[in-house]
Amino acid sequence: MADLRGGDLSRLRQLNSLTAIRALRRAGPLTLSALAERAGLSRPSMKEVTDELMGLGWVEEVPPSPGTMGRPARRYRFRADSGYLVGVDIGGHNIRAALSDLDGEILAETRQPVLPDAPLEERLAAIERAVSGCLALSRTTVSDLWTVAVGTIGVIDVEGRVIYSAAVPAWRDLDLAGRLREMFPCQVLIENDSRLAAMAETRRGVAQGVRDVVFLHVGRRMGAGLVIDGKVHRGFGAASGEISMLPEARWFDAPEHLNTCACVPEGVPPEDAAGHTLAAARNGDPLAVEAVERYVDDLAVGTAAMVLVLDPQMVVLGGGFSRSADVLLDRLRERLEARCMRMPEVRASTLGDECVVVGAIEYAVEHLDDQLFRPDRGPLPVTR
Amino acid sequence: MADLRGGDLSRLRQLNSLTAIRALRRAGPLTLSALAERAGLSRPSMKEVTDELMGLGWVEEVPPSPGTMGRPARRYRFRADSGYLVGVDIGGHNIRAALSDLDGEILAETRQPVLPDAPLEERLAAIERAVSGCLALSRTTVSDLWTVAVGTIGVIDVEGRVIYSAAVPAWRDLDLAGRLREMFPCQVLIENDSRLAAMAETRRGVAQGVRDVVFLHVGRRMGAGLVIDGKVHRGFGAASGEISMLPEARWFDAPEHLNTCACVPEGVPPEDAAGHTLAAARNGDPLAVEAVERYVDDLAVGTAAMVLVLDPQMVVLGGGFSRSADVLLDRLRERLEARCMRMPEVRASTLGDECVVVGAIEYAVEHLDDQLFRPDRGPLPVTR
DNA sequence: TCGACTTACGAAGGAGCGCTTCATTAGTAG
DNA sequence: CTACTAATGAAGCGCTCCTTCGTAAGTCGA
Repeated sequence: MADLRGGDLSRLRQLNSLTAIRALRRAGPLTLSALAERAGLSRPSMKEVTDELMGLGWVEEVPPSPGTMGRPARRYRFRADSGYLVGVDIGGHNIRAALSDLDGEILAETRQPVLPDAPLEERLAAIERAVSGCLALSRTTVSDLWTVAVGTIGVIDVEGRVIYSAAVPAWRDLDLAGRLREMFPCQVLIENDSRLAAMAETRRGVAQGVRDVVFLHVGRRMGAGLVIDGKVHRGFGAASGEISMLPEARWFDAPEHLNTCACVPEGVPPEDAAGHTLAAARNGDPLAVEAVERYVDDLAVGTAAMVLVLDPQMVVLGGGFSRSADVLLDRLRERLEARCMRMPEVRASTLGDECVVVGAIEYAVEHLDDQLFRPDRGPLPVTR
Repeated sequence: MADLRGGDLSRLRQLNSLTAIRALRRAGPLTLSALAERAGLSRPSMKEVTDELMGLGWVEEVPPSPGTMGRPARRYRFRADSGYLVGVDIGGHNIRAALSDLDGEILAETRQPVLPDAPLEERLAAIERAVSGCLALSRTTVSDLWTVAVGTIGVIDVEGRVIYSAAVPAWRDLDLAGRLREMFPCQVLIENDSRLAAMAETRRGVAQGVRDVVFLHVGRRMGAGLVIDGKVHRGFGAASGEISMLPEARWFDAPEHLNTCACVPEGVPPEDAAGHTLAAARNGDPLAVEAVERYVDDLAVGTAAMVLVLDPQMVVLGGGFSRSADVLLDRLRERLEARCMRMPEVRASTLGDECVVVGAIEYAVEHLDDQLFRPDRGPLPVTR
């Protein structure tokens, strides 16, 4: 439950230091007075706090803002550049990476194409290239990294081992965390990509401020990620959101309706078929429209199951097919309305392809916060 | 997200007071030294804390335990009797009530039978009788009550209004919270009964210490309650767990297999038919066994949906039919195994009919804790 | 250019809280 | 009755935050 430790005076100071850091991270550079007011402390006390934080390297002074009345106030800012975070999206066809500062501000992004059936080592090499690219772009080195957060398809257990991956054969049974830890001498976090995408939408996307979200990954494969009470929900064995495994939920084969539509011309490679069908449906092709209807029919069953179980505030449609949200959204709403007890909002992702990378960065930021703001840690660590 | 308030010296004291109360609630009477050690404070400091708490009426001294070496130590205990909590289970056929002290220790219980189609006022009168009975048994008065927590069938919105209730027609559209607040001059909480049952199992039943639990109410009606990350999950519109609304989940009509079994003799009232079938299956009646198999087949589909969505550590089987858990459990496990990605533990409820009442009490206790231990409250209130 | 005004800074003094230390007290064991 | 044990209570210290007040560094208007 909660901790049973009482507090020392130093604990109080620590609390106030953390409050100051939080306020600075949230509101950018602040004067001492503003900071003190936000934190509910007196100015002299806050001065001591900031002095200490500056000594530790967490905070630094910036030039006062000119043009104000009265004596210019000192301003302080959180040193978000005292460390860097990397988010990686390991997809079937692309490996994306982004590098951010400690506030999650993205400073560089790269993409490495990779074949779905590429052997393991090639895939790992591509990850390294993607991250190196980010480091080069932002003129940082691997030793500046505090955390690398990775989102990947498949089910990953608590220790970072891949348990199941339908899309990427080479991934199976891999000790992904172990391999990445060899590659990067810092904290390595691994999470399912749909869950990270869900997180991204609640922090920077269409679901900002929403506490309970179901994220649907609609694309050539189906997936779901849950945010419950503002936190990513993994499940006891890190296998939450795998509703597509249930035949009755009709998710697993749903994309086939789009892939096998008669409206797709000869010679179109199979991986582009669904896109063709969706485009044709937008233009009113009756065959395509019918295929889309069947697809959404199936999609709605599994989605309704999740909505009925969780009663989320919002359902977010993401993944490759969400580019055709205009074709899908209203139909999905209609089908869900018939099945749900309380209809949630249904929206399309606003982050698109960036979803997972952004989610990985947010995940790393959150992890850092948890480390920082855990009540049971000792004195605040010195940066570097 | 989190609060941005810094702390005062008094805040520290408050923190330590709460820590002391917590420790005393958890571990019963404690000496000053023991208390200080648990809380990580020095003895003199803890002395001041307890002095203050005694002044406020939260804590009292008890006689020292004899037979110890050295000077006898003063002992303190949390005054769990400075207020009382009531939990009510409003079922179709019975209204149960229990009265507990602030630690959730149950001091009195009553039961009032009521007909499922009884008019509204009669039902409300039965609630009042059930609670009055508890008060009389424990020699307390309604003014000693701090909280009344109620569990009821149906979907109840955030304001305590009944939105949907298949089993109790008179319940529909009722402002239950309003009516109960007229009845009891204290805090009134309302929650769905399956959710309270789920909570009860995680606190005092078979799922103690488990953070993610799916509770199945199996009986003449089907229901589910979720505990996620140790907390009851209501959902945005308080409609979580309503998977039985989805035809594909095959829950809604599942009990019919048991009700309409040819093994049930003529003249058995319809509400006892399922019980007969389950008993016959236990004795090996092939018709009954077949009915049970079909029942569990259906039950497993909706259950698998919840398990795949949430990946809980445990599934608890409760409700009326769980008395026949021996007949159901292994079959359910077998069917689930085939459908789930990661198989959760599947157990029978250990609290039986008490489930909801106990859950209501636990809910009231938890609510009290939240009030007490919220970081943003002023000085600790004086009891009475 | 100078004085009035505004806002922030910095030092001083005070109160609250928790810590350590130590002589004292109230029991048990032999 | 004495030795031992463990808790008590009082005294003194250090840390953190508070309030107060004189001083400093800007802008604004004459």
